[in-house]
Amino acid sequence: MTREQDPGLDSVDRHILAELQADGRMTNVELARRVNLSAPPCLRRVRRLEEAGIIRGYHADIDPVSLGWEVTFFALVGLESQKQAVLDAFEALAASWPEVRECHMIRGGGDFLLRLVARDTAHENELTARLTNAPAVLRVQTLQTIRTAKDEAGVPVA
Amino acid sequence: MTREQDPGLDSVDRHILAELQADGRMTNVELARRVNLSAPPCLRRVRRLEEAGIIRGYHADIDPVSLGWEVTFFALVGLESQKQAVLDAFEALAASWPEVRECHMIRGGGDFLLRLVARDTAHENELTARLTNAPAVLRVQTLQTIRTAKDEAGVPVA
DNA sequence: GCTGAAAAGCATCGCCT
DNA sequence: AGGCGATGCTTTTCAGC
Repeated sequence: MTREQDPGLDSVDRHILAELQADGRMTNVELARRVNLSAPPCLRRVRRLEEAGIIRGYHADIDPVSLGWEVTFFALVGLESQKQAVLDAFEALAASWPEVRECHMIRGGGDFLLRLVARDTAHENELTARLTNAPAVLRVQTLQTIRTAKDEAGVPVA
Repeated sequence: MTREQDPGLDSVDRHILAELQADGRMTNVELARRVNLSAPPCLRRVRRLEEAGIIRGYHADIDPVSLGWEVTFFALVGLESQKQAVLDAFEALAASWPEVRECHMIRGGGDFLLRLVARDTAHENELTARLTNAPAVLRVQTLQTIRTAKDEAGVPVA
């Protein structure tokens, strides 16, 4: 299902998206008030945005530390081959680990950028070692986050 | 406000967190049904999790391409100094750009990992050039995402 | 800390503009 | 397309266990 730049996104739709990106649990009545609409057309627009796949879902944003995930880090992983089967196998492996939260293939061939969480430094080391020893992995560079200056969910709705 | 591993997080709380992480717009009665509680105590638990800062918010997950953000990329930026003032200035600059969605300081000194969105490749090049020419920037390595195998909001709630 | 009832507020539908 | 009014749920509070 390809969508591309829907032209049918007017300024009210963008306003709705901005509000729901900022507070996804807002009631429809409150949302309608903010975008200067009455509740029924507002709800119809939200449903349309959901059905079009523009709104992909709603998620609570949970503090990792509260759940015992003290360390967040990135890993830049280089594979020894760019064969599709090798790339697919690495992706499948990475996706199967709950500690891997994101797995992005990087342009240039055979590299992946992962975002991971770990319970502590020992766990982080263990995960790094597991990555290093995974099939077809040539090198692993860990990028440990020590401070996050900005972490905005989503995209600018300008 | 430090919280660390709240011991006061029982299995029902974790179940609530997992459900709201998966669907942040679920009604409270549906949530209560899923965690085998009646609505009022379920709502009290949610409020407590919000007030404790364990639930930091709720966000609609919006498809970037639908809003015209065709390119998502990361940038690994190296600065020529590790002085606090230089780091702070770079962070403030990065945080002020709407296209910069995340800005993480990396352990090891003077490096930042950014996540950015761009309207197209030309815009990406322009952003990269702006980074390269920013004060104190020594080098910029762009990591362009060509495929995302996994992109889970948040953390494992195991 | 839970349950159950009750009041207020919300989502959602059909119809009208 | 947006608004209005009606209906059935949901949310939220408050007693009582």
